[in-house]
Amino acid sequence: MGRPPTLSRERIVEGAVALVARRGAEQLTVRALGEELGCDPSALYRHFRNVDDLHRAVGDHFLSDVDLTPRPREGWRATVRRMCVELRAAQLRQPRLAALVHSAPTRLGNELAFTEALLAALQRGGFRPAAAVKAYHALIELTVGSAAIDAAVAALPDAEREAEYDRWREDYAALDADDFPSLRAAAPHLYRGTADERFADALDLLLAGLVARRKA
Amino acid sequence: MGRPPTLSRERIVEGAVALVARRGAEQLTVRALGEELGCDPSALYRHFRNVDDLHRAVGDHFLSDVDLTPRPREGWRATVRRMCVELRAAQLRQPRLAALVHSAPTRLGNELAFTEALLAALQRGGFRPAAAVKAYHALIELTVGSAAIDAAVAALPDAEREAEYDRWREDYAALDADDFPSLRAAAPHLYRGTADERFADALDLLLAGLVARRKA
DNA sequence: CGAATTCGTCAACGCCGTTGACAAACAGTT
DNA sequence: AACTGTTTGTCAACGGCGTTGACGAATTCG
Repeated sequence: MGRPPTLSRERIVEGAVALVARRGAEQLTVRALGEELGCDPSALYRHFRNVDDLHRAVGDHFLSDVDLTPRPREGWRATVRRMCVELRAAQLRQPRLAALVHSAPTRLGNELAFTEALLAALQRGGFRPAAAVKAYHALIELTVGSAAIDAAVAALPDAEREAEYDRWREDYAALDADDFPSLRAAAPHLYRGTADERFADALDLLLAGLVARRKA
Repeated sequence: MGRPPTLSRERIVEGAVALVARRGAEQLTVRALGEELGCDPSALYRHFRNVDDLHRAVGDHFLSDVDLTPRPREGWRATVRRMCVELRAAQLRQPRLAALVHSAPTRLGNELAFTEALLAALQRGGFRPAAAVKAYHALIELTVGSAAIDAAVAALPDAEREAEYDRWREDYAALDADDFPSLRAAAPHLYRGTADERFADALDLLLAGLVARRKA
């Protein structure tokens, strides 16, 4: 009984997604969301404890983009790699939101499904539960951490981002060669290519380590 | 000429460090810092463009804790490992600050010194500049990312943090065994031990991958 | 001595998350 | 049909935040 609800958690999350898509994640405020939904901002507090609670729900919603269904001829390693790449992409899709989500597992639907799928792939790869969990933690720290780091620059338009990288390289290249010999030598290679490529490199290194360890 | 300054970037950063040490990083606001320094909050804007600029400076200051001097009998791998562990520890020392710093390299004094030392260690390990940079990016993404993830929980008192981990494990353990078989089996191992240990595990995996790749 | 410049102070703006009192809209009971 | 209780959105307000522009005090230069 009671007054019939015009809002719901689902409707609110949908509105938040639309808002993020249109105006960017940093514009996802209680007031803006109220306007988006055509209701008073304080109405949201009937459905969420606070903004953190809301952010977790929105973050979890974006996770639904990750494809968890195992592919036919895909080995465990390829599955793990693909899942991590997609997880990172999903997080980067709403950059500043990721920063709020990554601090603690949401333990909501999509995240649970992801975790289950990743652990299953690892166990398929021959890791026993304890080792699989270690691998899981390592993969998540790298993936989510990488997304957190790249979030800010990923939000920039392509041209601006490249300009930003150029600026960093210039700063490094302008250093005194006596004080910073290694850095000067490395300067032209720093921040080359896309952040996606850098992450993929790091992920492959970690996977190589996993395989090496598993055999030992 | 002009009115003699009572403030300076250094003095402000010192005040910020004291404030973070005493009241926690989330209390580092322009107003609180003004009170700490006994001046009007708006005075800070004579020395920093905005809070982001201030946060970067404070973040860089904390980096001075990292010991960069190479130890006598230390192999490159041990050096890299130790530097990454110390970098993460330094970032975790002021948790919420890390979240603001990690998005872009500050390219300030301490960070430059760190980068130089890490690249030097890698080159000592036989990595040529391009490969060393790849390794550097991978290590930084893992280390800084890990710090970003663990920052929120690291800020909690020990007892609360353990309670939080317990709560997560309970949530996972309470899942339906048919829908989440792997997760249920893994539940008792998840978030066991300290975040430091989990990071060290991940770092070792990455280093193992680096060594494996270097030989190939 | 004035002029120019630096820099801290003051008051204000607009934003944020959040709360408590209130009113509208329903269901169940009598 | 009237009363009661509950749910749910509205409204106004609070205290916090970063930031800005006008102002005055303190200094150096011509």
